[in-house]
Amino acid sequence: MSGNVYDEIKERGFVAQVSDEEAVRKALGGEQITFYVGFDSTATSLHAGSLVPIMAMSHLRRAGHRVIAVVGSGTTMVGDPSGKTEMRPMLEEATIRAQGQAIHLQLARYLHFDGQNAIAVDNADWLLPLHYVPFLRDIGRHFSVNRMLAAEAYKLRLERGLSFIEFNYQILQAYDYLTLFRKYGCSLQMGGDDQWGNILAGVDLIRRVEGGTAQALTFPLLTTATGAKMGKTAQGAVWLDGALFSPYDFYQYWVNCDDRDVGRFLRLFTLLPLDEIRRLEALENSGLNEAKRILAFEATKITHGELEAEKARQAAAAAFGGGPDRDAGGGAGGLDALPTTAVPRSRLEAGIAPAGLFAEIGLTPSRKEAKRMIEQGGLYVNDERIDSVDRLITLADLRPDGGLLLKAGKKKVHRLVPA
RNA sequence: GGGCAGGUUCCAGAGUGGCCAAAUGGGACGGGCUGUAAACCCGUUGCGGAAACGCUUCGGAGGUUCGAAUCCUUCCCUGCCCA
Repeated sequence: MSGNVYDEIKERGFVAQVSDEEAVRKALGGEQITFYVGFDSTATSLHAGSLVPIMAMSHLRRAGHRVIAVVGSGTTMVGDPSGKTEMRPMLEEATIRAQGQAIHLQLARYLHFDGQNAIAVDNADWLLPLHYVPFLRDIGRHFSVNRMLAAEAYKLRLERGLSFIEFNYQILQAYDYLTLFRKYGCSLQMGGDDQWGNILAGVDLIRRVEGGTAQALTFPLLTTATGAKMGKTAQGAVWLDGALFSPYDFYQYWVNCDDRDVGRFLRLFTLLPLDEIRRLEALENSGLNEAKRILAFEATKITHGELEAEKARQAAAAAFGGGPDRDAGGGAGGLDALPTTAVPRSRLEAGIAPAGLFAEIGLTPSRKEAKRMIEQGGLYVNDERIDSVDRLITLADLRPDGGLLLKAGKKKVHRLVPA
């Protein structure tokens, strides 16, 4: 890929703010530089929102720059108040450590840490051993409380309450940057736009303490066209861990995105050439579904691998009527990717009442909800609407492929097979 | 540490002894229309039950009462003002 990688990421929509655009562009267009992005250990998995920094990192890495992924177990013990309405619950150290470990492994799948050009570190290593008073004297004195209080990121919290521990978060993150600057010559920190203030605090600290120049770059905070936070669904986060959020669901998440988001998402979450993306986003009406399938396939491929992406694609085709794989004899491979439950053959012989079954396999949260949905015409067996709570599911419902499909609404599908 | 105001169902926010599983709005979910989209329209939105009805819920624990989200005691938490 010729050209400046800065232009590439900018054109793809990764850039929200930059400290010194000309300087950053020049640096990224030249010899190898070292940059870092931090990930807090607040869960055992990252979610779709974290794909923005991950994709940005891999663009820079492929352009030859050195990446440091910082797992923030140390900062997570403090908790970042930036832009948040209220304090996060405090987590136990052991929990944070375990989560940090999991996140490290997850990042490794995208970044292939080699200790040379892709490095993973945990800020707990240098934050936890700090001594309070020396730290205050060396680092704390460089921070102006007045300025911190004026920061936009704290505005909400100054209205609703901000504890001292959280107020320290920015100082620790700034110290992270300083540490990496000293140890690795790291001269660029990237992060979500809510991190702008924290990153600049680090830039400032480096200048004050080391007289060095470092840069800041933030990514836009994504919301979907409908205003929801990127990577969240009503059911919860879109986890990158396939055990928490299956590749099939992951694929579906992208297929179901809003029309208006397709182009933006293709740029951010796939590696397709921009020409191709422009062609896809220009498709109109139902043609956009094709673009969404490509988006879903590419994004799933990056996170779960080509094999899983292919299975998810086939499963989706099989689950949604009209697809060419629907009744194709060899399509069973796709069906396997659907969430599946095995029930004893004897139960099917006796006939299973639908409300209990849907609740049992988790397609509905409770029997009550299942019944409500039956009343509203929202539950289906093999695309046939269940019109009564007395309509039993039996062996007669099995399809040639040996299983049957249960649907709650038009989109939630579950496969049932006899055992 | 003192004074004041608060902690209600996913969220916001009503409710101040029975008519409260709890108004209203948002969100979410289902249906209709579509393109596995948006917008819009209709419906649903604690659990169990076919229903009658039963059970669990209004920060925690006790208490008063035939009956408590509502009253009392105490504890925990949050905000504001004072120190």
